[in-house]
Amino acid sequence: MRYLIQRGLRGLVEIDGPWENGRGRHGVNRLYLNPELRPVNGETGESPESSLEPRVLSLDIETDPRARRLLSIALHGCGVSEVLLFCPEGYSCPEDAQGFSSERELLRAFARRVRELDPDILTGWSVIDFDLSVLASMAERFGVSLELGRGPGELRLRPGRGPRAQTQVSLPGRLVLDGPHLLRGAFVRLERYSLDFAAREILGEGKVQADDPDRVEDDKGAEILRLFTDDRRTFVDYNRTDARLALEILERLGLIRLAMQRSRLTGLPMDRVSGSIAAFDSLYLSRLSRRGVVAPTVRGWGEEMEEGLSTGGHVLEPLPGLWERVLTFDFKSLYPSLIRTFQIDPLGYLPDGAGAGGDAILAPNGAAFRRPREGEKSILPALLDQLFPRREAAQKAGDKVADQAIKILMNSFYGVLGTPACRFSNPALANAITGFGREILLWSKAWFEAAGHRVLYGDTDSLFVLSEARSDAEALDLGARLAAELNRELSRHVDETWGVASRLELQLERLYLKLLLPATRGSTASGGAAVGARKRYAGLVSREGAGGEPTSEVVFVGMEAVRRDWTDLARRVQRELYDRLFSERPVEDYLRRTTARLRAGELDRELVYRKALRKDLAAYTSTSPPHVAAARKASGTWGRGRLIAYVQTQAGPEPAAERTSAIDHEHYLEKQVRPIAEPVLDLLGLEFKKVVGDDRQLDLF
DNA sequence: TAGATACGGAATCCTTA
DNA sequence: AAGGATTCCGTAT
Repeated sequence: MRYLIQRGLRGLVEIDGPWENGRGRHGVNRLYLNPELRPVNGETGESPESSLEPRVLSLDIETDPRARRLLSIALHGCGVSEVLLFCPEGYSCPEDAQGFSSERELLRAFARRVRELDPDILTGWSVIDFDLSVLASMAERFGVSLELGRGPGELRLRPGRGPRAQTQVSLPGRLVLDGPHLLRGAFVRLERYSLDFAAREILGEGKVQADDPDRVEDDKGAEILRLFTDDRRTFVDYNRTDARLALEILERLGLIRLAMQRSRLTGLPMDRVSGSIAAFDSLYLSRLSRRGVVAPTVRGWGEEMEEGLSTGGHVLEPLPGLWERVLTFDFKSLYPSLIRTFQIDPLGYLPDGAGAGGDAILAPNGAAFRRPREGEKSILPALLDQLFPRREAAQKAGDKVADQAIKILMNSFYGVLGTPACRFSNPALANAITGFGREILLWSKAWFEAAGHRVLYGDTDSLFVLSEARSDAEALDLGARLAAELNRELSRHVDETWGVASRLELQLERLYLKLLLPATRGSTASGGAAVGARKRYAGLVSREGAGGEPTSEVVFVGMEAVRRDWTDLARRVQRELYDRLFSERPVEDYLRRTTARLRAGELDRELVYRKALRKDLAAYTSTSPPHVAAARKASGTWGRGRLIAYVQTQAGPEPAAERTSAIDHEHYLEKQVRPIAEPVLDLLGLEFKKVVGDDRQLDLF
């Protein structure tokens, strides 16, 4: 890595020098000895041609439930879609599969087939932690050498170290990219990362029946074994489909191209592009060495403990209530813009403060930064000066992949400066960024207010402004004018106060036809003035309908409807209630009916809680929250990160798939329906008890 | 083979009476 | 028994 960094080699290289014919041994055609290597193009790996298409092969294996017996291997990609099937004596082999009479033979054929198809990238769903891990241990057990690479050497797996603990795989001449890992690395957020769920969400295709996904997922192992013996045609289809779905998900989202783009941007190998610290190192160190400066080593987690206490984004106190025609504005890439504007940089940081240079740029937290001179900008701002225009060019050219790659990279800079795991981290720098952010947000809020507009809410880089316009068009027009005016005024303010050119840009984000800023749950009950809840709101926005005609849609942010730890019931009811609230349709009958159906057991399928265990089950020593109690009653092992699906019964929380007691319907009415309904009923001047017809029951006590 | 802090809300734990 | 404190999870930015 240091060799590449020092020479600015990122992702693609030009090779020059004498070569010999490698004779195709291990797939090698040319053998260079000590060639000259050059960056392909531009400082940041820019390259006009983007036609490189890697050969990608998706693989999926089927085993018995304990992963001791190998049943089949599906390969999809590189122009094929085939299934290698274990066909012991007495078992038939469907004509669209290739049968092998022993698992050993099947393994050998698999290795041969991978070498023949010669992919650049191997992929699959949990392909490292499951498929390749299982195959490696089987190969050892059967005494088969698993040579899948382009060079000599077997597949090697090492347990990952550190908190991520992802298994590390190395395969000479090929990359292994795991599907879910690519999804998370690209910040694609799903409620669950199972193949079936992801395929349904992303491709609209999947095997799972919508009504009982957990049961199907839990029983998958037994079902596979049944199909292997009883219905081998379906079995082969399943296996082939899974390999295909994994690849199609990545293709649909362009995740392989994204990893390639990020690799070319940062110089990291494609299987490491999600490492923010490594990316920062790669880009920063090469520029540092060009200035003849030696980088510090990493200090590690321990030594910074007391020093810390960093502050983050500033959140404004919301004005709770139901509002009409609210404009939202946000600063485009706020933190990168601040770094660029105020020259925030590890090398440009002046530890002795302004006294040292005299005309340093002074941040709100007291940190001072070197003022740029002719031809001598600080490293990080100069890097962003390249990235911003490149991103705009990508947007103009419709290159979404490059756009996203640059965005992810730019957004990672603030984070790495705030973690002691990065050698360049410094709380003074992180606090300079957030301090400037707070300053700019509050200045902008004051500007809107001075212009006669009410600011209802704001978070870090956004402001919610009441338009008081009489039509939507008028509101949007006002928003555009306000944004332009603020940007002009802000530039002047930044120049006058700090003597630098503003790179900040406020943009009109959207118009909420209606916006609900809810109160915190505690504040309405106590009778005093309601306190607005931060990071939670719901709004009605206008959307282009299918036929081009405008329709409206309710958007939820931070509320129960977008949280996976609330039941489907609560989330569905919240969507329905706000739909009715915003379109001024009544809610009482709907709530009454829902309550009756809940009590009658008609909604039992929607009562499953899903929550992750963020620690190993045994590590919960101080408390036993419901999801932990449920996991303790479940069979199987419960490691860190696994989701538990449970329901509340008369006997407490129980795993949804292994429930033994009756469902506690009153629990769901009180804990899922009521807290969802109450904020809406409050606005309408209604009471939950009366609406659902329960007020008489209280008289009994 | 380690980006960050701010926040809400539910449930349980713990202190105090 | 009451209620504040703590733990936990998932989210916003």
